Amino acid sequence: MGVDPAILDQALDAFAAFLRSKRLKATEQRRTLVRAALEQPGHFTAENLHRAMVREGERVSLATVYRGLSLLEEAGLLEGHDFADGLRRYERALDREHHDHMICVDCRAVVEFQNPQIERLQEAVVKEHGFALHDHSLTLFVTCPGWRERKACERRDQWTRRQRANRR
Amino acid sequence: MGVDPAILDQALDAFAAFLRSKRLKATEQRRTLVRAALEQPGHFTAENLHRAMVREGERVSLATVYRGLSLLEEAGLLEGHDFADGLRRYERALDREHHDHMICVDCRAVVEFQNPQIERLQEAVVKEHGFALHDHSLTLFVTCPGWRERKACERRDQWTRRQRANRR
DNA sequence: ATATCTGCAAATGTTTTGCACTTTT
DNA sequence: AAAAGTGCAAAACATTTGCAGATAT
Repeated sequence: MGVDPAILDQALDAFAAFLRSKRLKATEQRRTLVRAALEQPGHFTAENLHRAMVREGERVSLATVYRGLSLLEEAGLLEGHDFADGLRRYERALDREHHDHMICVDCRAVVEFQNPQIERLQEAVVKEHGFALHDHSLTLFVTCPGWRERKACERRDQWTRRQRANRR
Repeated sequence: MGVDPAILDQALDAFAAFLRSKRLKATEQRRTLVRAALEQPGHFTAENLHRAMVREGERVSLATVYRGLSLLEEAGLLEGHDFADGLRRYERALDREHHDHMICVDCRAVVEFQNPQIERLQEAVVKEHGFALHDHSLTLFVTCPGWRERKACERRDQWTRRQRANRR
């Protein structure tokens, strides 16, 4: 459990600079939030993060986590995604290359991929229309072989259980 | 005002067949919903549609519109999108070719585009990973020239007003 | 007759906010 | 001291649901 200390320092510094530039305050909760967010593996929601922090004994409210996540995203430390299930998800962005996502409609596994050709074509499309590309969101909804061939996928049970407990 | 009558008939028939196949009932509200949905220009939300129907004197509840939209999507008459602003949007799908979207982050204008090369590359990526492509969502967030050059865009006022009145 | 629908109001689940109190600057 | 942040509980928001009466098969 732990992030590369160099990355963490870089992140804390970058965030401190961001806060200074906006005349916002460097509070204990915000520093803690940076650390906790970087420790999250893969994609996480506000509640995931809050739970993880509470589990580790931090005293932060969910409201502060929400407010902090917006800030971390604005500062470029995190990237936010909308996977069309009603929950906003975040992932570390600082030391990671850009990528898009494939997500299995059955087991909800998320796989990252990069495709420079697609990126280039997106630029071309935008330019053709006289616009400027600001950002993009590409998600491929797929079915994984586990589910197709064996009607079984370890991840699915976990997911459907979560779905039932916490559906929208 | 008014859809091509041939398209409307085709849609009503297709929907009737869909309902029959699922042993669901062909109610007046559902038929009305098909007509109203096809009349909507571009992308619309559940509330847009409900308002339009009420304006035209129909007596439908918002709940029924929500239930109906799911059905229309399942039947393939409509396509649903998540443009990451917290509202689900729909558009006519029956007589329209597949396309993706470019949306201006300032004025919220939506422009459709098609790019067969991107589609092909998506297939390739998925195949490489041993998955099967089920569906995809590609949205390019752009800035339009109107806003960039003149800091003005007719559409923007409309949008920001809506934002304030109806924000999430 | 029976299964499904509808409208309504209430519930849901995520995210945001107002406010009184703390903490940074 | 002033400005901004925090936790809490309450609000906001889009969407879903339980139920009782209405409608389609």
